[in-house]
Amino acid sequence: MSRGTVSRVLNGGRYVSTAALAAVQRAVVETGYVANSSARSLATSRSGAVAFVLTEPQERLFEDPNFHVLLRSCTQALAERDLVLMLLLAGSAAEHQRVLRFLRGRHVDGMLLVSTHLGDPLVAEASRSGLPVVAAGRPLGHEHDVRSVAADDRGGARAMVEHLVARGRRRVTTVAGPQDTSGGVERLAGYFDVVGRRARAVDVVAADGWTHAAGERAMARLLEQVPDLDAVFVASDLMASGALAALRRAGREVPGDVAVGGFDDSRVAVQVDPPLTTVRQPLVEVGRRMVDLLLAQIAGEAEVEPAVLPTELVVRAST
Amino acid sequence: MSRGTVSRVLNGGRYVSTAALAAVQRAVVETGYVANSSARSLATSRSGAVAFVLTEPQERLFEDPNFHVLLRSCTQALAERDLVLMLLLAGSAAEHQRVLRFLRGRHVDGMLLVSTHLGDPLVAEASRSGLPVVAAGRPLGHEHDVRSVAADDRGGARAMVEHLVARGRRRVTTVAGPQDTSGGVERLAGYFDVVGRRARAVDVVAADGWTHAAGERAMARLLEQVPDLDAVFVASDLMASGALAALRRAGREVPGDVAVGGFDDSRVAVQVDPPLTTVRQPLVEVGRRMVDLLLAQIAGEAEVEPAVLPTELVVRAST
DNA sequence: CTGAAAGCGCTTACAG
DNA sequence: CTGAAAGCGCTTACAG
Repeated sequence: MSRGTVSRVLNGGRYVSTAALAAVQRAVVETGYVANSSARSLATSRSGAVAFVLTEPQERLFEDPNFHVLLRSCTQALAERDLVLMLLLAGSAAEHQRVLRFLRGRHVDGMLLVSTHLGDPLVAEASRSGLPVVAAGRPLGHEHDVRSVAADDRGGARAMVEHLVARGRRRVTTVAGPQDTSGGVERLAGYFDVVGRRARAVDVVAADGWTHAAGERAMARLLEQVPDLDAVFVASDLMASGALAALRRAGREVPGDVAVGGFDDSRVAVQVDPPLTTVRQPLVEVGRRMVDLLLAQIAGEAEVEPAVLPTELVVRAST
Repeated sequence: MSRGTVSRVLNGGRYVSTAALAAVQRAVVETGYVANSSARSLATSRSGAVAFVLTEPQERLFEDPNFHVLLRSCTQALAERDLVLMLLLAGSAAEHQRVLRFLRGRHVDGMLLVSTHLGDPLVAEASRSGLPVVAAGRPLGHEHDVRSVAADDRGGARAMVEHLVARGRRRVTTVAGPQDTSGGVERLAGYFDVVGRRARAVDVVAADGWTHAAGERAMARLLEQVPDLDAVFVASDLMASGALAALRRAGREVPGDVAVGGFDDSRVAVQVDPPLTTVRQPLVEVGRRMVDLLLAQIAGEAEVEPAVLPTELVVRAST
């Protein structure tokens, strides 16, 4: 039996007689044969791998549970299609170069871009490279070059701020996320959607990172600027856990003195005291959709609209 | 100029004249040439990739910061050697099969095994496969087949329990980790090293997972069994955060009524209230060493002793 | 349906 | 030092 026939069986069994098919399948099971992946890649010019590129300084990967949910969700969605995920870190300039060389070496069939920042050169280069790319969250400045999947950040933020107002809070402030990310920008826009003309500059502090520590710092500053605040919408649960620490240190009761709303519904939301009212972001679904869009693009399907997935308000004890 | 010469330049520049070397290097820069990785892999029978295999049900990857530190550390150490990390999940039986097929397809040059459990069939199969393997933590039941890197769990636990005793605590109990993992077993052994003959069965509760929730449940049980306990060593920071929640619910002050010691010195240790006294585990170093050992094994170096890295007691407000 | 053959893009002894 | 050639292990038109 020829190599060709075996190969045809392994690749779907088209144009193979039932007898040959059965014989090959038996032999495969008996010998435990598995095709060499490099040879297959070379012949098909498909690597069977997808890059998961994290363009973020160290700090955040260590801290933010959101990344891990996304990472797992993408890994799993890819595995279901017999694809594998390669984890690439692109925090520093050197790592950056490595990533680019990697893409040029056709090491992967596509690229999942996570946590892009305004002005991030990797986004432009990825889009220029012609390699299929899908970003998590709209890549600021490249909204039209790069396909993306995101939660409805703005709508979610709006729901949260409306909730705080409905609870009878008078001075609703916000700890915004870094404004060089679409999540940071959109969630702040949602805040303004509700607060509207009443908004005062001092009611808003943008954190200098998505971390617990940055949330704590921003909250401390907000308390200085607006000592009589009675509510704060914090743009992520992790930052909100920092805000809770700052409030506790300032002797403010939550939710008695200050209502605190988060965003993400990540596991930290239920690990802090009191558990956070937050906005659920369907991150597992985001990961799956990213993989769907990427595969469609790899398969040659043209234009795909950016996907925006709905969020949901989750009320707990902090508001 | 022949393909062979170019290839020689790209692979170290041995046996190439200075002129040819310079010419090729210039051309490479100008054209942005990068060797096709599949072709190279096929020729060298090296994939340039290493599998990071997580044999753990979903829950834990989502929760435990330790994994992410290890994941990042390994990714980075590999990248420095121009290797890439493939993330494989092997929680379910189906994923399991996929991983094995993957290894047989020579998709990777080696395997980093994380979070192995007693009786985990993947460990045996990995060891049998002949592929270079390094495990994080001693793989129970395969201590001699599989190379490993671990922190000094037992010594660290001992230091913590000694610390609790030195603080004048009379009834030092422990929430142990699951006893099908080496970390769980070793840390409990360290507890017994100190408590020795005074140990009572009711003073020990093994959690049914390394999670916040499992820690909370175990602590609640411990409080029922030993209402007058005044100290508890919890085998991980994440579980300790759950224990703090249980203690708070039971109206016990920490450290006033009960001293709480954790293990890991992960970021949750400083995010909880009060910040945890804990045992620092050099996880970044563990990741680096795993990669070192794996590369040595890939390079054909024989027997390597299991590495055990020192831990350090970190005293904070919880004891 | 099946086999022989070309080709995927590299690396690496082998002569020279 | 350098080029020609074989070979890595697959897939896939192409005849038959």
